[in-house]
Amino acid sequence: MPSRPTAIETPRRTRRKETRPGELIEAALNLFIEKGFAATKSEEVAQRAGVSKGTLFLYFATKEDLFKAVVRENISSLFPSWNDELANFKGSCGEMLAYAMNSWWHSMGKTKAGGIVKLVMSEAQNFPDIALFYQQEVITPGTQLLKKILQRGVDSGEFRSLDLEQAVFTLVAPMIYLMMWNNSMGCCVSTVNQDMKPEQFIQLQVDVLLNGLKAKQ
Amino acid sequence: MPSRPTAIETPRRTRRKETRPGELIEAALNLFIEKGFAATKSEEVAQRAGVSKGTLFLYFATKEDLFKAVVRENISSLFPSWNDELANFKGSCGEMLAYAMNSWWHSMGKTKAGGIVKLVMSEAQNFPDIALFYQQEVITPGTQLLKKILQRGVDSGEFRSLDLEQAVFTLVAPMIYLMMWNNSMGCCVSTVNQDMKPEQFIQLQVDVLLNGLKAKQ
Amino acid sequence: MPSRPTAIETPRRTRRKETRPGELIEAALNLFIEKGFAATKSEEVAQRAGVSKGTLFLYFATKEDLFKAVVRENISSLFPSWNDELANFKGSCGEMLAYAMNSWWHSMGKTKAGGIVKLVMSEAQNFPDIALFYQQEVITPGTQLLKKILQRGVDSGEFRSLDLEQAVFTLVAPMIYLMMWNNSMGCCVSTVNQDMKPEQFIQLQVDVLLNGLKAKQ
Amino acid sequence: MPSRPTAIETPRRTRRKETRPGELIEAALNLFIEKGFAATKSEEVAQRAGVSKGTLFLYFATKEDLFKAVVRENISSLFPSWNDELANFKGSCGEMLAYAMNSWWHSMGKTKAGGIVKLVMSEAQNFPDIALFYQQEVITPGTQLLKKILQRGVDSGEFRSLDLEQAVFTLVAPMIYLMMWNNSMGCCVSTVNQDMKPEQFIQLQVDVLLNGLKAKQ
DNA sequence: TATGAATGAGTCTTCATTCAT
DNA sequence: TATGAATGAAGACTCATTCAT
Repeated sequence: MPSRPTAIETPRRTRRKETRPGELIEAALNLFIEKGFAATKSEEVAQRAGVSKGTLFLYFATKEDLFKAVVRENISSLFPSWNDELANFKGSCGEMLAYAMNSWWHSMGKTKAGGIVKLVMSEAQNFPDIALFYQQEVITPGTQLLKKILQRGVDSGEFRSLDLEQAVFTLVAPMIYLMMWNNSMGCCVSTVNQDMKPEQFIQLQVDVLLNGLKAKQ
Repeated sequence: MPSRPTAIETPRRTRRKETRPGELIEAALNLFIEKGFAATKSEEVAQRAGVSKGTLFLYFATKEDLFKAVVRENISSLFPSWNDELANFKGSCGEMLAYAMNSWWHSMGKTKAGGIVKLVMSEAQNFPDIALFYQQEVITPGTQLLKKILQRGVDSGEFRSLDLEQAVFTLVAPMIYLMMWNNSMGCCVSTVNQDMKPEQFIQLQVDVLLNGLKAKQ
Repeated sequence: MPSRPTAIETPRRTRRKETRPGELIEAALNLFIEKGFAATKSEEVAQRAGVSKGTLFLYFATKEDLFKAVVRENISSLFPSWNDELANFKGSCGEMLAYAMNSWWHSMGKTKAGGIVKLVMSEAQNFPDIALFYQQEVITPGTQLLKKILQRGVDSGEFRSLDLEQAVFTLVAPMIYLMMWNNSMGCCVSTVNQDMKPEQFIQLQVDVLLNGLKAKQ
Repeated sequence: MPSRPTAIETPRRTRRKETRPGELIEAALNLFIEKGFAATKSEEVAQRAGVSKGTLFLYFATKEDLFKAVVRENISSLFPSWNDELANFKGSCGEMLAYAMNSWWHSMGKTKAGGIVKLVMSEAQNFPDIALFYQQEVITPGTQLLKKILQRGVDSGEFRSLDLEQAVFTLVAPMIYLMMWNNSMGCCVSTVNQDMKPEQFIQLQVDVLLNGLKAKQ
């Protein structure tokens, strides 16, 4: 009976197994975003999750599986309740667009979710099913949402007639670019000194999208 | 009499000091684009260049050096004629913008150079000096170029007054996005079936940038 | 039913964290002595320790680190009891010298430790920190020890007056030489047939050191 | 007829093939002494000899062969005309011994030859035929020489009766040690600060060998 | 002969994964 | 379940040696 502990025991190992995968995914998410898939060692992930290397593989058979879980888990959350907001929005379509883009930036663009998107785009070729999944979970519904906004604007005469399919890209591009930038070049802040001020950029972006660059005659 | 060789044999061990680096960079370029930096093994690169493992390291001390060479070789060449074209361009600034964007797409967006840009953005965090290099060689001069166009437009009254710094991003974003898309999700054509028609997209993009989405009253 | 195993199987993958480093050092010691540092491959070391290649690097980050560990482990232990023995020695200084030299031969000269000394002298140029370490751990304390003996002899009038610093070399030289010989030329016994009988040599050596070669008048 | 050289041509490639091996051996000698056999790259050798890598292998089929040549070439020179000097020496045997040891130090101990001896002792195990060769060319004749001196001393009554075979080692040991030291630990002068003054050491050594440590009663 | 580009077997080292405890 | 010691396939890089010129 070696070294009997005194009084109150610190409850190590108290976490339930149900929470483990989540903790591992959380840890992996952060590391993958920080360093990319290849450069992240599975041991690091375990460590950051406060778990041993072996435990990681108890929950995820492969590092790739872990990656997929990370992405899947976090992609689903990329669309909160936007559809509702859209349905109930009072105001012009221009306002709605402005609102959507700002909202997007605050609720995901500048959060970790942005890192996921970057991750997905970076690794898509090596993980076709992730690509497919992302397509289904994010791109398609996102596109639908934006199409609706645009369609409404066109129907009401606020917007001019458009090829919706293409126009959606026009809305998406600056958002994705903003987020890619922040998660790649933007990280090297010390060295790469580029004044990218997201909020201002979005402001201008909305303005240009709606009104164009040309001066009104 | 074992395995009698047929007709003309391709000679092993050809000496081609001058052309080797180019061939190796070409091979690396393709593989890096296909599979990413980490997933590409240096032996593969050598093989694809029709050379032995050792030869690769005769020309590039490190896989990382090879990567840098690939980036340098394929990126630095991107801003040669553009400055000239800009200086001599006859036409409105809107036309110039349209021309620039189309030109960009044809001369690099849809070429392998596009793949490099994707590569750089994907790996920037792990290669700070690549990021810096890219910043200096590509981003800064590119930004200058676009600023000039915009400034000219503003000066002539064709464009409205703008925060140039930010507006440049507005021009760049769709281009980068287009190229990122084509080199990540777009590759998984079989699975991800999204109708991205670059030329049309650019067309619309230019139109929207200039005129905005709003219907003219 | 392929190759039915006999009786008791030695279990692969035994967990012996405590004993591993020692076993690895032991294996490395022998191989380094046998073949030198450069000619010993790390996999061999692992093999001889009954362990896989990876395990070696679990305990020693570098082959060089392993080398250092080997030296440290086998050298630091060389000056434990000697200081005590010296302090408590009853007898003349001449006897003490004779005792010290014989003792040295038995406790390290002819053991594997002798091989290490040879190793250190052979590789010193390529491993400056090993040289420094050896200097601090072995040479300096050893020199101190011998100086004390000599000083005592000089003080008591048993020995004549001497430049101690230099005289120490005189005591050390034959010991080191003996050991170098045994671990280089001496190994090639089959070919190099030289009658080096260490015990006799030391005997004579002590005699000459004390009494000189000259006949007493 | 490209770029015709003017007037007097600088005679590159003038060295005759007869001198090549010597130059290569010279270069190799220095490098082997500096860095050891394993750590010396064959290209370095070629370079230092002012020759291309290929040329080296034109003269020596193997790096090992080169090593052997280096040692053989330089070992033969380890015994100049000492036998003559001995035969004609006027003076006591003690004086002769003193002379021999000082002479040894000046003519080879402190020269590159010392490096060769160190080299041989370090690599003997990996090159048995070198060991054999060294035994035949250096050790045996050297031993004979010293035996003669001692024998003469014993015969004349100047020295006491001795087991010559063993006594020779007594003479050799400090010499070899001195030279090993200078070519291993001694190199790390900056870090290993040990005051080894060869000339003084030899002086004392001779004195002790002849007269012993003991005070004369 | 001389060159130096090319080769590829060989080495160190890493790290995802396994498994005895 | 959890651990972390052990594994070994894999990969970057080296360098003695070859050979086309």
